[in-house]
Amino acid sequence: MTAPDQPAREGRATIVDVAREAGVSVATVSKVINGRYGVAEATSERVLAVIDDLGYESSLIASSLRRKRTGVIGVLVAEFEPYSAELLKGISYGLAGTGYELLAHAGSTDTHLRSGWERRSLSRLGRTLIDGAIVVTPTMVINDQAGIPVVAVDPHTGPEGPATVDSDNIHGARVAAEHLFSLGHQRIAFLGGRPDLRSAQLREEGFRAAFAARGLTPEAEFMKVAGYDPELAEAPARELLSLPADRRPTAIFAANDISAIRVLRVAEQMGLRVPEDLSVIGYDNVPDAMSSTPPLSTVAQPLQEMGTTALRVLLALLSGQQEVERHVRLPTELVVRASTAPPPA
Amino acid sequence: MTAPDQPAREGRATIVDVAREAGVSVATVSKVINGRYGVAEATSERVLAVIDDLGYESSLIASSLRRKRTGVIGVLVAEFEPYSAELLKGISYGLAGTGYELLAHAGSTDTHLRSGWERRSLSRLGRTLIDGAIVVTPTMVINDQAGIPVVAVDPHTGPEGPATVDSDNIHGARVAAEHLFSLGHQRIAFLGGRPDLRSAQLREEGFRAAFAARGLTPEAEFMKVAGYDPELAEAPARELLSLPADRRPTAIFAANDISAIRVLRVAEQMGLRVPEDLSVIGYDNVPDAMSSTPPLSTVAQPLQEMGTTALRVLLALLSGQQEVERHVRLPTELVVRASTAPPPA
DNA sequence: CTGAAAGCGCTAACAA
DNA sequence: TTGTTAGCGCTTTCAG
Repeated sequence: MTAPDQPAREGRATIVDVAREAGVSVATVSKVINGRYGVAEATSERVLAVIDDLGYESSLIASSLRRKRTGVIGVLVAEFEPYSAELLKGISYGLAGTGYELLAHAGSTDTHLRSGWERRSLSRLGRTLIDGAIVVTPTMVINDQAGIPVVAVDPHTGPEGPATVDSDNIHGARVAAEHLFSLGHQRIAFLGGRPDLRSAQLREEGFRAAFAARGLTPEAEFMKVAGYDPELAEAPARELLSLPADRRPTAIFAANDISAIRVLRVAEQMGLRVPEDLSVIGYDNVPDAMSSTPPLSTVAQPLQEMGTTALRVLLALLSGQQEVERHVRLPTELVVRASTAPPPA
Repeated sequence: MTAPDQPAREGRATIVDVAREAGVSVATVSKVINGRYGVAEATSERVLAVIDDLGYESSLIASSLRRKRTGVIGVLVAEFEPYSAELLKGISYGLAGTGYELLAHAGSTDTHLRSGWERRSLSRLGRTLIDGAIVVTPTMVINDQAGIPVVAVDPHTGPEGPATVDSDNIHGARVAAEHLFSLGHQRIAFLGGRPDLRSAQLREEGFRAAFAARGLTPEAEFMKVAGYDPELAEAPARELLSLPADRRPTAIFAANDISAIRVLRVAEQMGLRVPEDLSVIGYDNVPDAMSSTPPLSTVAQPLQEMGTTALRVLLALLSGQQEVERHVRLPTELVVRASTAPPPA
């Protein structure tokens, strides 16, 4: 009773403060908090009163360390860009009523380039902080790093690895290419994604399939890599558009929207009009695609639904359900806006 | 050396495994990991090799518990909806090169209705897991709960509380109302936000100011509350639009976009055309406002910039900087799209 | 230069 | 019904 009027000495009250104040042991306080049996009504009430008085909340960290189950689901991303943000919304909406909390983690951006961020995040949070994880666009195989259930969205791996949720990349890319063909384009360039990601490989495959179906092969000169990254898209876009007009592509298919939007900007800087001089189509249908100038034609992935689905699969895994659909593939859809049109005459 | 070929026994390796494998004490391993002085080059290398071999990553939880500084910044939200997602993007972009990690936390949605989620999150994560926090739209006063620096975005409090970042709500709302006036509207209804949030109060104030500037007062019957929540917007919207045509509002200003978008839907269900029969304007300019039918006129807050700014302020606080601008207000901007037009003749 | 030991805040046996 | 005692995985004095 040294200072009853100074509840939280430095910052926040701990369970020890509560115990001291209530005149019981910390174990008893813990029992009260966690609703364990074997605490007298009167004691419980007194403890609860002190807790309320002190504004005590148990430290997630400390209890996680000791417990096996934490009631927290982790969402592991490299960065919060439009793609993962949409996913996150979907996950968050699906969370209502489950009793779980959400902890979305983006590792230090300084190191996220050296792939392996997902393994690192998983190791650092797994088992102790989170009960299960949704990993967004992992670069590498996730092999039960942390001993917790994992669902990968847009995974690196095939069917062997963890549970996955993705969309039909081959079909989506093929449809995009066919859209350009049907507009009359002949010289179509491809700005590929990250070669280490399965989705990028599949989109290229779909792109090539559209050519193959017409007995064609894409020109090697038109197959570029942009790593899903606007910064990396800049140079190849500039290169493509610097070609003489009669050899320049009349359409560019970028493997994701944010790269496509950068292409739009490069084209504008180079004095090319979209879609009159150049058609551009993206992939993902992130919200930004709608507000670009001009609005971007793209292939829509049901991003929020993919998030909700990933959560559903994870919860099933978590509840030890037997019949879990471990690989869910959602459909894609062509969205035609103003960035695609017939090629210049 | 019981099982050298079975590094991670159950899930993940701990510092003890590394120590055993390297033939040193855990203290030494800890020193190596954290780059402390006083470890022989050879020892260090051996430990590093084992770490690499075992794929060891220190548990964020365990180290947080012991350390004071964790290198993690927390973003506390009630839910990941479009508003907080935009903020998060801005925060994430600003994080590059700072060396901090991001942990965004959404408390269990089951309890987030009983206000106080921010206090709870702050207590549970503060001091132990995160070095500082950005709290999005706190309902209540944040009074140094966790003893860590806090920046509130769209805060409840006035200048007395924690550092804040917001936008000019009065001005923004006033501009929205004036836009409607200038189109010729007379019967303008207001769908207010959460009465406990300062931003909602200020938007109402701005709305009234526009009337006052014209020597008018809004009709009491047209002043509704929708709590920034689409679900709560439904009933009052329906009520307003059920009035006989000559007493029905010709324009509705909803205090945030997602409520306004719901109004759009209600209007459609009731057979009213927007903007021919009814003009609707929102607030925030979340990405969704662009893709509604019709695209929503709104007042834009620079959401991502607000996120980046909040991070900047927090980092300044964290670095113990003296001259920190504790209250930053960013400008708003009217965005006219297709949901507003002159009233029916 | 290295290790033993204490302890961060909390939970979970096990005793009392 | 309650308290005592071990830890969870890690960092940090402080001896050796």
